[in-house]
Amino acid sequence: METNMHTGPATTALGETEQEIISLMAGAAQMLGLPKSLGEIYGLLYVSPEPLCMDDIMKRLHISLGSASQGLKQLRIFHAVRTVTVPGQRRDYYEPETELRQLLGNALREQFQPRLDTGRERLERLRHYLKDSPETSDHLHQRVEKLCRWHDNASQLLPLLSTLVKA
Amino acid sequence: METNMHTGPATTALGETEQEIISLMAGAAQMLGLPKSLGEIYGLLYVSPEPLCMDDIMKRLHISLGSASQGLKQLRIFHAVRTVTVPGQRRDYYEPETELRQLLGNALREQFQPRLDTGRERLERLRHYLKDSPETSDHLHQRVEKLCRWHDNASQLLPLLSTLVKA
DNA sequence: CCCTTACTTCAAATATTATTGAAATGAGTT
DNA sequence: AACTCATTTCAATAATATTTGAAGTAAGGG
Repeated sequence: METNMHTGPATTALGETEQEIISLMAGAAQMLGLPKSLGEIYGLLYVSPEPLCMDDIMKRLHISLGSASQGLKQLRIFHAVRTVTVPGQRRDYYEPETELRQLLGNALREQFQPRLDTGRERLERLRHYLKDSPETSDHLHQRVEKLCRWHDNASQLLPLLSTLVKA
Repeated sequence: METNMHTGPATTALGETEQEIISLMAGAAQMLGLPKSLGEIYGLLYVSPEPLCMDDIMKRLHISLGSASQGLKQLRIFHAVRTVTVPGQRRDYYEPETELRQLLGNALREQFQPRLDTGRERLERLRHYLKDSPETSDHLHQRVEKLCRWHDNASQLLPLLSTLVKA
């Protein structure tokens, strides 16, 4: 029976170019407020010519089992990686989603939409509460109204953004 | 001579509505990867019917002198607050920028543009380096090209976004 | 000039977040 | 069912980021 060892590019050390791309991805992740390691994992998958398993990721990035697992979990939630099954192999292999429009659309949906939704609820409640609160100052009323308009604008922006990137 | 005490709304305790708005702003700040206290300071200025000075901010938000100073510094960098001088008063007073289009435009310019710029430099260097590197795999070449296209798209998106919010 | 007040800076303390590794879980295989 | 290997989870640890308060700087007023 064949051994468990991996052959091919997955075992060769990372070249300068690969490292630079991984570092760029890590930076991009931090720019979006995500953990650096997320970006690194994504970057490694991005430069790899073939899908990698968790073990590859741990070894080549020098991160722990737990980090690799949790990082991949997050990336799956964002749909930034896909799980692929290699015939005759028990492990899961991962490959990156490389379409910017997909990545951006998913990120907006998963990361921003939920927060906007809870924001909406809180604003609604506030508005309702203020309805029969004549003692509240005009100024405050106006600011709440303005906030609601902010929220509406922001809410419209997300789907618009998705559309734009697709065009 | 008049005492240094502040009169009017700046000395009354924060009401429920004010607190809720401040909390919403804190959440929004965190959504954008900014410190919570930044959002709170902005929120306090947002609900205040008149400009506030650092001392007001410290006392009403229960934060230290240093935090107030640094928070305001950041907010000034983002152009999210303006300094106003009150005649006959030595202190600086602050009022919020409440136009979403301004806020968003400034944030994009101050927060994202610089990072995109350094990203561009690194990508250019990478591309140049790969030019006379025939030993680099086709796959890697393609990925670098794709990254450059990502970057171009992202770069075009920022000014587009500013335009959109204004419309 | 010196004093006072307003603000800034920065090193230390605190709080928050990410990472680790070991134990629990799940999923095939014999 | 018991065994093995792959993955997940989670409490402890490590790393980061934020907050504080005291010392330093600046600037107006006497």
